Parts: sequence; C-alpha cells; structure tokens
Amino acid sequence: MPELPEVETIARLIRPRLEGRRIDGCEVRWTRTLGGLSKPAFARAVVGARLARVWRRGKFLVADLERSGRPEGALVGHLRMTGRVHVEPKGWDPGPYLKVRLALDDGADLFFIDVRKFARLWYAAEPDDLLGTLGPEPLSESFTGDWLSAALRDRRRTLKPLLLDQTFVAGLGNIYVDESLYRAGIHPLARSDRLTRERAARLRDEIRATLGEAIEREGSSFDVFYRTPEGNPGSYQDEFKVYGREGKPCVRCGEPIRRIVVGQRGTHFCARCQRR
DNA sequence: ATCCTATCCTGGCTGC
DNA sequence: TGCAGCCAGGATAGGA
Repeated sequence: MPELPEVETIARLIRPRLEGRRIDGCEVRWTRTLGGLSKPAFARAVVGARLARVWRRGKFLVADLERSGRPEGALVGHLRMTGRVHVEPKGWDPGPYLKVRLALDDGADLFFIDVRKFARLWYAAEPDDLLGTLGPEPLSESFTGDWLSAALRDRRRTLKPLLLDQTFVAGLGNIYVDESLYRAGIHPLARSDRLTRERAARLRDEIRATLGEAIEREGSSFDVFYRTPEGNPGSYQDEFKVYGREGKPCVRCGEPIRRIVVGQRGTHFCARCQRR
C-alpha cells in the first residue's frame, strides 16, 4: 500500500516528466475519483493550466498549477490502497481501471489508475484545505525526539493507532509503523503517554531510518498493486522484519512473530523483543 | 478525548 | 473445479 516511501518514490519519478508541462485535455472515467467536483468543473480547472512544482506531503501527491505564470490552485492525489500513477506516451494501454487521464503538451499522458476506486485526484483551489490538518513530516527537521516525546505524552492513546493518525504524524501506514515499532523495541499496544523520552527518541530515529531505507529501495511491492510510475516494483519488502511474517522466526531472537488486530489493523510484532 | 464500527471497493485467497 | 464468503487496508463519519 502506498505510504510515505512509495509516494515519495512516485513523486521523484514523475517530477521531471511533469514539471513545466501544460495540461491540454482530460478524460474522466469515474467521477467519484474527483472527490466531489463534476467532470466539467474539473476540466475547466485543470485544462490549460501548467504543472509547476511536483511534491509530496504525507501520502498526498501535489502538483501546483499555474496560469499565465501565476499560482492557480493544485492537483492533489491520494492513492489510498490501490491507486497508481503513470506518465506514458499517448496510446499506452492503462488497462480496465483507468480513472482519469490528463493529456500533456509534450504528447505524454498522465494516467491515474485505481482498482478499488478509493483513490482521489482533487483539483484544490486552496490545497491547504486538504493538507492543513496533517501532522509533521517525519523526515523533516521539526520531527525531533523531543517533539515526539512531548507529543506522545500530550495524548493518551494506544501507540500504534496514534502513529497511523495522519494528523499526528503524516505519511506512516500499517507497514512502516509495524516495522518501526519492531526496530525500536516498542510494543504496538504501549500507551503513548508512558514512553520515556529515551524510548520516544529511539522511536523517532527508527521511524526515520525505516522510511529512509524504504525510499532508497523505491518502496515495497508485496502484491500486484504498488509499482513505480515506470512499472517497476520496489524492493523494501525483502527487508520486512515483522510485516507479513506471522509465525516466522524473529530475525533477532527466533521467537515466532505474532499477529494481532489493533484498531482494525493487522499488527505484527515480536512478543520477546517488543515487551509491553 | 478516545475508541469502535461501518463504509467505500475489488481481487485474491480459503474452505467446503 | 466452482463458488460463496472473508480479508486486506487509508481515511472518514457517526455513535458509544
């Protein structure tokens, strides 16, 4: 599932192919993908606009739009679980799950594809309406051990669901939370306000290390869904220590990895290395 | 304030 | 082999 490392990989790969391009046309196959805007309203908003900066915020992909050199809203995408983005030559076959196609002025097409119809591609006049509630970027300077320690203590939440809460920290999903907690030696059911400063700082370090290594590997591809915009799978799934490893031995201590459900999410951990 | 459930969707897997 | 039913997961809404 696309989490921060996958979205970052996508942003990096499509950036050089999108920045500076003008949108010459659009085709919408599934209106709900637009998140409330009608097809004509969406077309009016994006056709003729130029894609300026392409960037990522949490799990959102953002392309700032310009008209006559002036900022004019943004395209904001969220892939949810099965969304994909491709930039391909005109005529490329996107398969049966194409939701939106944008024709670019260099002859390429931007394809927004999704099997399950949860993904969204918004036109936002004010992108902050979508991005404004997000918590800090875990790879940014502001995500420090002290900040995390204080923020965890401010809440009284079960740790794992809190880390999945995008208003708390932006970009973490089920996989990287499980992997980060394992690496930090912290139980997913730990109470957020009971972590010592030292353990919070360790968690901060392991979150950043996990995300950084996953970005280096171009994300994780353990099912048919996530592929880079070039169609290649990432390889970080080979590094998973707990996610999807139920019953297999912990690489550190040999204890079988356990799977429980926390906040409706499959949760993988080592009961010996991650004590309560 | 926090937690829980249902919803949105479909392909793929399990079990009969 | 066929098929019904369940599961996965990101985000959100509504209720406890």
